[in-house]
Amino acid sequence: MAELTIGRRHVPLGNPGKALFTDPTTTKSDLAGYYRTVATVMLPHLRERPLALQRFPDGIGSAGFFQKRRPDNAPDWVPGARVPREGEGDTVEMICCPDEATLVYLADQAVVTVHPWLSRADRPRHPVRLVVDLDPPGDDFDTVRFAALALRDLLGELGLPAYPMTTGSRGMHVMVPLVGRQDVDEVRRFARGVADVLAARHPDRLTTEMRKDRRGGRLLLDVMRNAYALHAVAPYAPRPLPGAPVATPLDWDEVDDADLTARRYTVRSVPGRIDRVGDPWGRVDRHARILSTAARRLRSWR
DNA sequence: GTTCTCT
DNA sequence: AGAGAACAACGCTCA
DNA sequence: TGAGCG
Repeated sequence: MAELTIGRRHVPLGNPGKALFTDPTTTKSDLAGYYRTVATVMLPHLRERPLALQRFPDGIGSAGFFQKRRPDNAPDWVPGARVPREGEGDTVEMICCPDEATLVYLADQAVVTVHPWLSRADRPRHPVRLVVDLDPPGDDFDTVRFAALALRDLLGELGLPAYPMTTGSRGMHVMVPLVGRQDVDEVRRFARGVADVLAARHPDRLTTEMRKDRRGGRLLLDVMRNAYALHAVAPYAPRPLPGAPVATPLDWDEVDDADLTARRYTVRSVPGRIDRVGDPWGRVDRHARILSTAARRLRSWR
């Protein structure tokens, strides 16, 4: 049992040499080291937001699982946040991750991917992120880049900034930072409207049809995660795939590069990338928007 | 990864 | 004491 | 109500 000292916390790390990923082998200790290295750029995207944790205690070759509730056996310094369940009455306590020590605790729990809510725990019905997931059929990343650029342009017509990220699996996310004025139902309605307009502009390549057997080889513009208590993969989160690919925030000029892929950046390469270019999403919250003007403009088009 | 049950 | 099993999510849409 | 989906 290894133990890492982070500030005044002593965080245990069991089975530090256990391989969690293949190609190349990446151990629990490697994962903890990765989290420590990226903490500075990753934590601002997690702070205050309830987390769904995707855990793989036996490595990514075995079935993992989602964990949403804060377990009673978590160290008392790992913060929880009590949020209402959708529907009525009861609440659930979820984990929040405000600091590096908690990030290493998550590594010890074999958390490969963290999925933050799109809202903060103190205002759970008012998202501070709008996310469109670009989910291609197969591995057609040219269509992903096309959709991302087309979506950026459409959001620009609506007066909204947009930020791109590889997901580390097959597609990309395009994110709009929000101040939290609109509630979750308004945000979802707006996101659906934007996706419908974009799909209508490019009906041969894009669709909003959720069912796989009706997509007809088109890329899915998925806005379903803009709902209460749903979440999106965090910036800089590794994904449970060979090579330990990472969801990586980008600058828009990188989306023009025909060599870009969803799995371009990994646990091995992201620290060097951050040294070179910093965090392309480092200032997103300063550009948070209210949706009212954009929503009015969108309605006027339809 | 942790907890519980069965030998 | 050790092996093995159980357990660890959820909201929305369409049929 | 449940299967499908992410």
